[in-house]
Amino acid sequence: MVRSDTKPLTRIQKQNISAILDAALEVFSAHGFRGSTLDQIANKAGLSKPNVLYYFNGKEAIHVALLSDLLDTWLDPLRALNPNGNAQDELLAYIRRKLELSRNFPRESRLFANEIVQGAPRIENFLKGELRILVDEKAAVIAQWMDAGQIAKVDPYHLIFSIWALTQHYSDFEAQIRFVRADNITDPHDGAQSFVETIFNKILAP
Amino acid sequence: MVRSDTKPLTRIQKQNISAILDAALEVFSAHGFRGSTLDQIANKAGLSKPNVLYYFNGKEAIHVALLSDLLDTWLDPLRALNPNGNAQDELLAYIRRKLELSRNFPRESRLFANEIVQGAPRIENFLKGELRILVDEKAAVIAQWMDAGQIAKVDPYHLIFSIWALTQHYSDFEAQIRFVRADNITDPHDGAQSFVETIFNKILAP
DNA sequence: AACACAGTTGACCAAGCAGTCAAGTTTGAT
DNA sequence: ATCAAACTTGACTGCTTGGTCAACTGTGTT
Repeated sequence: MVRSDTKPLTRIQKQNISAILDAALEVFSAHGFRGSTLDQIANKAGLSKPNVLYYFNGKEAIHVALLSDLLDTWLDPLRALNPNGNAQDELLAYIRRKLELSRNFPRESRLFANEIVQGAPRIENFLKGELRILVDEKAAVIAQWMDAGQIAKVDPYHLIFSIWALTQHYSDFEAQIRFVRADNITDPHDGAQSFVETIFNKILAP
Repeated sequence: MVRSDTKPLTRIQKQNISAILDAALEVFSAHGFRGSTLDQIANKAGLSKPNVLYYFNGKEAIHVALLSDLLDTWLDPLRALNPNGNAQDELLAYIRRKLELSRNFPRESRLFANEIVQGAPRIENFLKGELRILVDEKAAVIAQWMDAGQIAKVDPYHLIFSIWALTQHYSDFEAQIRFVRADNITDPHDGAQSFVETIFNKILAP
């Protein structure tokens, strides 16, 4: 396997590794870890199976690589919540960032969703560690905003959960929305943006 | 395989079929269809693998049986929405029924979520058929309530989606909530009930 | 041109898995 | 007690799949 810890990657390495990761994201997010095969990934990446294994130590290693990439950026929107900003503006901006992420990276979102629905065995440490620390910190910020009367008082944790639920629903459960609204002309994501902003305006109004 | 279309089931049949379905629900909801094995199911049911296959035509047949049972009851809460009732009361009662379902039947909820996240290949017809008809019907009812000024005007479809998202989040993404709130004393479902009711009161207030 | 190393793959292996079957045991109606 | 049908299972089969390996080809540096 290509060892990334020592020397810079060659042109071919960069190209193939990214082809593999992209193919794997496609496959894993659509079928889950166990539902995906190396052949599917190799096929989609345009490589042979042994060649895929030349770049990654195994199926699990590909999955881990994808998840680490993902988790790293998944926190950004919440991290950007500025304690010194205006409460309502900050929260709505957070919601907008989350919606955009879910709209622009539905495969990543579903990869994550697959993990969580099945009990998050592979990302337990991330959830209990980094994520939890960040959520605690931001929940405290939100609670302060509430105490200061800037926004309505609700449980800050449940508020965060509800933002996650509503924003990710449109990518994670896209199939359901698509089939239920088969004929509808407008992209469900468009409606989502204005709907979600509207209801959070109501929820947060002091 | 036991043929259910002709004669009543024996005591042993009833008992074993229900043991198999319960075990399968446990396994499928935790690992997805492809992630589950007949051995796991047989084991959990306390039967041998061939014996499981004596009662069901195959892995797929068990899964189908579970889903049909599930889909049948999944529509009930929405179906019970009474067009002649008070808008706010009816919608809050619907939300409460959904929350209860998600709290009392988390495995069923996750089984469903697993299907949807992976593109709903096995329940496409249900979504495009029964569910869609029911949703269209109830969305029209909600739109009438809005026109009559009983509740605030928002997109009825997105309103329904948001109810689904928020109520199912607590069972489908339970792992995330559990790990993020590791030390918290209160059952997240308790907080959920009052939180979700509060925010929908705000959303629906005319 | 030559050479070392990067990249590639067909053929293969072992494990896991859904599903079969023939031969057994249990159940319950008479 | 008898017997047919219901129930059960150890041993097996064939296929899928993750992973290996030895041999081959391509690349770029001198």
